[in-house]
Amino acid sequence: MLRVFVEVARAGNLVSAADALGRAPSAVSMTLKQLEAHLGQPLFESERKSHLTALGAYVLEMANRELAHFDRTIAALTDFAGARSGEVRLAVVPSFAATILPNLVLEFTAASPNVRLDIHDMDSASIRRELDRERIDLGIVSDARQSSDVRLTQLASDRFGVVMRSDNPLAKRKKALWQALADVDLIANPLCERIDEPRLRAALESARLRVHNTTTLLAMVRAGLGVTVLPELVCQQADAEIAFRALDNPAAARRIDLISRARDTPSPATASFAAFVTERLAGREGAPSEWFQLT
Amino acid sequence: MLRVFVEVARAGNLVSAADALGRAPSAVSMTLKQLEAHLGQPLFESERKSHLTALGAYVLEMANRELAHFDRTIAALTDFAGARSGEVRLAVVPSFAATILPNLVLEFTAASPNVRLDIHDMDSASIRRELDRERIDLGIVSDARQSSDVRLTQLASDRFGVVMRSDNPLAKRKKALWQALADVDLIANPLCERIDEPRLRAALESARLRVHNTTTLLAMVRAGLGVTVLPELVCQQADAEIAFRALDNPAAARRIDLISRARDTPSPATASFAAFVTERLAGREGAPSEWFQLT
DNA sequence: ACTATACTTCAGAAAAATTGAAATGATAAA
DNA sequence: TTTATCATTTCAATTTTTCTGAAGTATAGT
Repeated sequence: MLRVFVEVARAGNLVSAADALGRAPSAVSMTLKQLEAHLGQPLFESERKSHLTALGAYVLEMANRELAHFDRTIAALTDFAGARSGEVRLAVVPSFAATILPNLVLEFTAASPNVRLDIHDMDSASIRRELDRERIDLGIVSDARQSSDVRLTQLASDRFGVVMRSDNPLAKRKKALWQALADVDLIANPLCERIDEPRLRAALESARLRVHNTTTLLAMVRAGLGVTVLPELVCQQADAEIAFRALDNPAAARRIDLISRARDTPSPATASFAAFVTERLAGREGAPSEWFQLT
Repeated sequence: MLRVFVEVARAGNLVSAADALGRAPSAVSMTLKQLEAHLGQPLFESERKSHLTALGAYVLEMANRELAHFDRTIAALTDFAGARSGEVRLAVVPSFAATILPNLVLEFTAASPNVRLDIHDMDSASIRRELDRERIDLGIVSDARQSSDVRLTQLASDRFGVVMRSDNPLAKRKKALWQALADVDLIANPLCERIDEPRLRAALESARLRVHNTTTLLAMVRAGLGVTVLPELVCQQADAEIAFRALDNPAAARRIDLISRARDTPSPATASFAAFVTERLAGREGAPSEWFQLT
């Protein structure tokens, strides 16, 4: 009703207003009559629909405001629903956050400029906790455990390999890397200790150094204190002085998973980001060295 | 649609929401489904309509705001149309403004507390000018000329009479007041000069004093410098020291008229005030001494 | 697994909006 | 002034939308 009135007031006559509204003049006339009946007063001075009454002027002003407000609300609603706006709270393990995430974010924000991404980086356990507490919407973790509380999608598998200084003889060796671990100074770290391989276990037993922080660990390697075993992604952060040789036969890898709360439906923006990340990364597990070279 | 959704979200289930909305549950279900189809996303977690999705929570918040805004707009519109709000710009001749108007305004504002009255007092010519310039909506003037530009309603007729000090012998005289004017010191004033009566004209010819301002004029009379001829209303402002005796045979009176622009429809508030004033005063022209004693 | 409750679906019914034709009314030209 | 033209309204019929009641399906609690 208000829309019809506003258009008639704008057009100054009923016929062109009806045309603009895509209705027959009689429909517009009746709607207008109805609005006047509701208000109990005429909106126009004469039958020819130029010249508003005082009431008409007032209603026009209010209706314009109201329609603008309404349209803005509906736009906000459909934007949110269409994941064109909203907020995604995301927590990511540092290795992923430093290597693959930036390009993903770049691409996503270009496509969805009104979606806010709130990114934290923390270890997998913290991410899981924050997810449960509903402080984040989405997590990217390594080796998440299946649970009824989380929805889980594998994004990639991240090969373990030997990490050494470039000038280390091992760097040229192609085969029997597992065996070689027995003959080097191995620096232990929490990430590699989850690998269930006897030769690595044995080597770790005799390791004299154990370092938690990745940056420190790589510094140790760079200083020539020994070699270590890490996922490829973690090494990506290092410079050319550091060499990585993937362990094979058997191959060892950790999974990188996207997790969200299974209980509730994610917001459209969250679902959209999750779908984007999954589509970009899933199904490339065998080739990590490919998928982290995102354009 | 939004109203239906908000009610379901509030009620937490579809059946009681349908009850509150006065619809069958199936109608509510379909409307809700329709809204979800528009948004392309579900609004509730499960089929049982408690627990909103992230989208649902967002829509609820926006819809609540929107509906409140809309309802306020409609209320403002109907209030304005029903003359329960709005503004009336009113200009009134001083004598009326000082005597009758206050009680009228008191009563009107009690009944319509949200109508703003913007009252100016000025002489009839200025009122007419301000009305033409659309700076006022309504005027109360004396002896307005009929014109196609103004709508005119006579509110009252204001008898002319002789104004003198209470101790003046004329104050006791009941008859032949016209003749008596020849034997007194008459102070001329613009108001009485419009009366077309030979005896008054003659008396005015020989008047030695002519005073424009009413307050000054009455001060002169109070000081005993003479008597004058004024409309009864003007005298009302004076104290007990001043006596008024209406002139009779022939009676002389000025009209008090309510005027508005004939061209445009007044705002509902203006129409309402005009109707109120007219109803309160019109049809009492013969008895001014009654009608200005409003309760 | 059962039962009660809540919701959905469906087809028909009711209500509302829309249309086109004809009538009315107002403005401008003759 | 009359006439002509154009805009608007009215009316009945039609289309579209919304609503209802019955039957069906799913869910939560027992």
